[in-house]
Amino acid sequence: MPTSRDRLIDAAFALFAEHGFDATTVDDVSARAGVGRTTFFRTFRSKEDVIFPDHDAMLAAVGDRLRTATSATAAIAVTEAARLVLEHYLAEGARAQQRYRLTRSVPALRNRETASLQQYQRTFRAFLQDWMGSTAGAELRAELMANAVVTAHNHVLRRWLRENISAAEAEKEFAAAMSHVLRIFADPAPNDGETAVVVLRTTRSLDDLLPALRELVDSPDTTTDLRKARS
Amino acid sequence: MPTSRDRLIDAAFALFAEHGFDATTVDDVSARAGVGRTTFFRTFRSKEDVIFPDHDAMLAAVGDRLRTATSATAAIAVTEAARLVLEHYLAEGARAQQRYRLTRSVPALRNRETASLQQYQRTFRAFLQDWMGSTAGAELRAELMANAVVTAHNHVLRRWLRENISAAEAEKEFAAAMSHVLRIFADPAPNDGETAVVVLRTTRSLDDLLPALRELVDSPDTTTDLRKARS
DNA sequence: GCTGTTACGGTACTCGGTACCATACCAAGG
DNA sequence: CCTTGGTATGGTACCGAGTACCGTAACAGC
Repeated sequence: MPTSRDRLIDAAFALFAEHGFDATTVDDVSARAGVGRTTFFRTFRSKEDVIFPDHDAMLAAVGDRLRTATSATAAIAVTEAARLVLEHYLAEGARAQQRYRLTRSVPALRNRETASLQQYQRTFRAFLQDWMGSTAGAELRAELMANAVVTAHNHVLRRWLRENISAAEAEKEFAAAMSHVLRIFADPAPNDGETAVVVLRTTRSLDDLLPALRELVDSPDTTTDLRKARS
Repeated sequence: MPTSRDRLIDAAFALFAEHGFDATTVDDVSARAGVGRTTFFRTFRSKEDVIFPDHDAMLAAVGDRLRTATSATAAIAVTEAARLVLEHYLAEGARAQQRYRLTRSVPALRNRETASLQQYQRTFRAFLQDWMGSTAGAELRAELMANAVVTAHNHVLRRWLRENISAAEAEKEFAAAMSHVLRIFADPAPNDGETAVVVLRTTRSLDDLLPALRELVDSPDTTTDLRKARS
């Protein structure tokens, strides 16, 4: 016999799909699961929580994965931590898609999910802040990157949930999206001896720009930006 | 005599500060405002909403500002739309800080606020998607940028709410943060006749890279990325 | 057989939120 | 002046989520 927790989850998904979230009471779910109402609220903090039964575990898993990394292995750790969540959803299959249908149509559930995303972002941000140090603007960069990681993950996940792509394609798109994010937030400050990062966008030809480029590359100030090369 | 709406807002902020959000009932707020409970729920959709009385108006203002722009003026429009929100909070003064204290300590209010942020993100994303077109990956880039704009705004706003910085400093940091975000998401795909965007990070010298650079610039495929220049 | 722990069910209560009805006010028009 | 209709308001009744508390059955170890 499955645990009362599992029976509650099954009952909830079945009833929410059949009659809708709002039209289903906690009493209905409890009755269908064959348990008392008290047991429901002992098992789940709220009626919404029963839809996200593995959230706490996933959040902890992400934290655990990130904890094993240092600033040197940050990029891999962030990618794998996010992949952990993706793989979990892919493994859930139809249930994840049913949840998606619910979160799209019921405002209360949508808000609940964005609250979950916020928790993921907080987790990523805490580690990224730690790894990025406390230089000026590092906090903002860490927050932006944490946000981007979660957003990229969710973007790909939603494409799978909408059945735009297969699970295999989702994994490929996830890898591409994550490497895109990592490239965007790659530390732009080169170390000693490296050529400076140069970003160009101009109608002038390359030959035309070469003198300014040489000056930039040879300059000790590696943070000089495009605008200084314009004059 | 102020409108019942204003009296309800004042009463709510006062009572929430005095007894806390959870310990204050809607009846308490209504009684203090001298109106009936029915009027409260006619004026605000929920008990939480009374804390964010201007949210709908701000969201509409952001949408209006973005609607006046085209893809050519997108950068300015996005910055100014976000600045609209920042200025509103700065003008609110102490009330904004009181709200911040509440959202930090009451989970229900925190979630409510993240839901508001999500709405801002949706608004920005819709316009950015429109402006960025439907090329591969544009949807992801639009979503990343929309979220980055909101995150950057909120990062600076929180620094002011925590009284880390003054209002004048907040406006300066906001400008810096927004230009940082815009630089990160600057369109890397040049239009016809422009030299391609080039991003370099290497230990090789510029002379060493020049042949590959020329090839990139002359190539009709303007999306060719750095890795292709490596071989 | 006794006892402490754990899981569970039932009851009663608070309070947010909705539906519905009644009323007071006010403006337009006859 | 009276009527009519819209608008803002208050009151009452109700639903259902969430909490507090109590009682009890199952089950472990001693």
